[in-house]
Amino acid sequence: MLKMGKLTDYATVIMNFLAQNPGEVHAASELANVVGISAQTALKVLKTLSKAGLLQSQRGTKGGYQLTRPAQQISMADILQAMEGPIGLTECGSSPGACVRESQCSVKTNWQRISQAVHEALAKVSLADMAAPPSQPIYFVKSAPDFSHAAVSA
Amino acid sequence: MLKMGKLTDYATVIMNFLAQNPGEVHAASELANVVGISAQTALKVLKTLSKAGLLQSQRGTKGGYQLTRPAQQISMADILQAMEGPIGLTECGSSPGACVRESQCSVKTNWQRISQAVHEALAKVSLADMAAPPSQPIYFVKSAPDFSHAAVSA
DNA sequence: GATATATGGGACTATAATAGTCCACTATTC
DNA sequence: GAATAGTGGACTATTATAGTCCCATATATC
Repeated sequence: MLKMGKLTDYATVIMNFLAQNPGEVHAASELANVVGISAQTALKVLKTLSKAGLLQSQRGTKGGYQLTRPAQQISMADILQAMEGPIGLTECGSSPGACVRESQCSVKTNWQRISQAVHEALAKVSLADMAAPPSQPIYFVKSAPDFSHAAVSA
Repeated sequence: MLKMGKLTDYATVIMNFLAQNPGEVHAASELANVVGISAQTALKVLKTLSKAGLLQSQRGTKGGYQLTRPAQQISMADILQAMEGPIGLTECGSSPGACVRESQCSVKTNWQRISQAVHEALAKVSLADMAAPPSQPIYFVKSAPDFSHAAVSA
């Protein structure tokens, strides 16, 4: 499935919510309600995003979180990377030395390039894009993309 | 890390090997040696690839596996999909109905489109491309891609 | 300045997904 | 018909993830 973790999923929803309420500070418990998870779990996500520099935190009463920069300047790649580390489909793609057969592996370089392509696809989409309804194709504009089959029943 | 499973990794190496020896039938035990895994595990991968229609199997003595079609006609997306099911970064992207909050989720459609973009990035690369040394950028040709930082030390 | 509120950092545990192994069966070649 | 090699399914071990808990620190209000 090539799926990301649940926590990353929560992170995107939280970030999306904060993007829609710019300048406001929201407590972890409130954000937990938005996503529908426990405050503890939300906190875990928020700490990670905060450490990565995507969120600014304020402690004490009336504390909470807000985006460090405008939603236009935060990409999905930023969020994914913050939550799951460097993007790479294979070990050798993101952490050199992890694979014993690295030197004799003919596909390594190509995997790195594919990972790079995936990274760029994610980097192209900003938080602001996510919050807004889709108006234009994200990708492959010149090859007349067909997203019709992506519109699964809600 | 957004990484694929180990078995998928094995699968790509096996497919790559078979692509470099077209028309030949190779036994599971031999392929296991190529990858450096046990015959049992190789068999598991091979069964999956065979079921998905990417490999043709031959039973009995002198049996083994070979590609069902030319390497040019097999994409990385095919292999990934065979091993891990439909490509989708989120649950809602690949299996509608999995998420309770699906109807009220503002980011769903965009995730589906991102997943689609990732899928297309993988679909663009064929087995033949993987086997060959990289000569041209996979992606983003019009924005002068820079893969120099992808060339990590070996 | 005491108290309530809220984040920071880390460790721990439960759960789920994955990887790896095993067994009985079927097909094919010599 | 004996040896070889794939098929299908189930089982187990391992690993990664998700979720929870504890104590420390910061800040606003009374």
